[in-house]
Amino acid sequence: MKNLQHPPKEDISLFGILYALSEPVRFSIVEQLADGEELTCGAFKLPASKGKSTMTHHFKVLRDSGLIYTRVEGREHYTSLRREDINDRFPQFLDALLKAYGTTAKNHHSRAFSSKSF
Amino acid sequence: MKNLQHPPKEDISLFGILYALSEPVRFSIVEQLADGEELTCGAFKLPASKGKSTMTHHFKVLRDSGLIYTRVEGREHYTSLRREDINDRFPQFLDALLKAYGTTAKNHHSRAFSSKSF
DNA sequence: CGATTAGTTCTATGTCTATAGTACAATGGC
DNA sequence: GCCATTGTACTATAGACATAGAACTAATCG
Repeated sequence: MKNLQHPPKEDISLFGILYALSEPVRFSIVEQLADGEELTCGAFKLPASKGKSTMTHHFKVLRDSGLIYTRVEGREHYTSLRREDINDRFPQFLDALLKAYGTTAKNHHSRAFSSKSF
Repeated sequence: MKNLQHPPKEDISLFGILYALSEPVRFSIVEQLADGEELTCGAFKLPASKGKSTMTHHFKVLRDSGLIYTRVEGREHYTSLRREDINDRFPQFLDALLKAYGTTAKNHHSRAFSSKSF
């Protein structure tokens, strides 16, 4: 039984977000969702070295922090960024963060991670 | 022998910063430095419940992440925010973060933490 | 000098976390 | 119906982290 819960907007904590994003793989997931696209887990560019259950864990941390929304359709899970909710609670923060990272680390990890379905 | 090292600006990592700030006590330290003031450890408003060595640990995490600079004068340690270095590497990020938090959590922890020298 | 103050260093401990292996469930294609 | 696909759930484990007690250092004060 899938148990995908999302915290209500009011419960989103800045500390939870900071923690969730302090892990490079998780940050990369959020970054790849930044353009508003919805992606299935397999569509992410992620380190091939990580196992399935590890990635499930990372998605759960992101979900619990309120950063992402997961929608089940068929056997696939579509993940998107809860940008509006985050912006509502912490105006400008997410944009500034993604922009700040973009200016220093552009292309770094998109090359480091190979595309592998898990 | 005091061993207070600061990473050069180029080595400051966004992930390190995010991690360091994901802990409420550490976030509070940075917030109290936001106005540019230099504070001794005892001058911070922090939870009275924390021991001396715990706080030393938190200051070290912040120092290692590149967020704060510690200057020794006499028997006191003056701590300040490395705002310019952070801004250079991650433009707008720190300001957006502090502002984002300020809009939602103003006064929350400044009351929760009592002033206690440690 | 002796005592106090400010803060570090060392060591220990319980808890949390990233990782992964295996089993499981639900869907879709043949 | 059978099998591959797409993940989750459960369980385990090694390492990291927050917390703190105790000893220690360096500086200041009386």
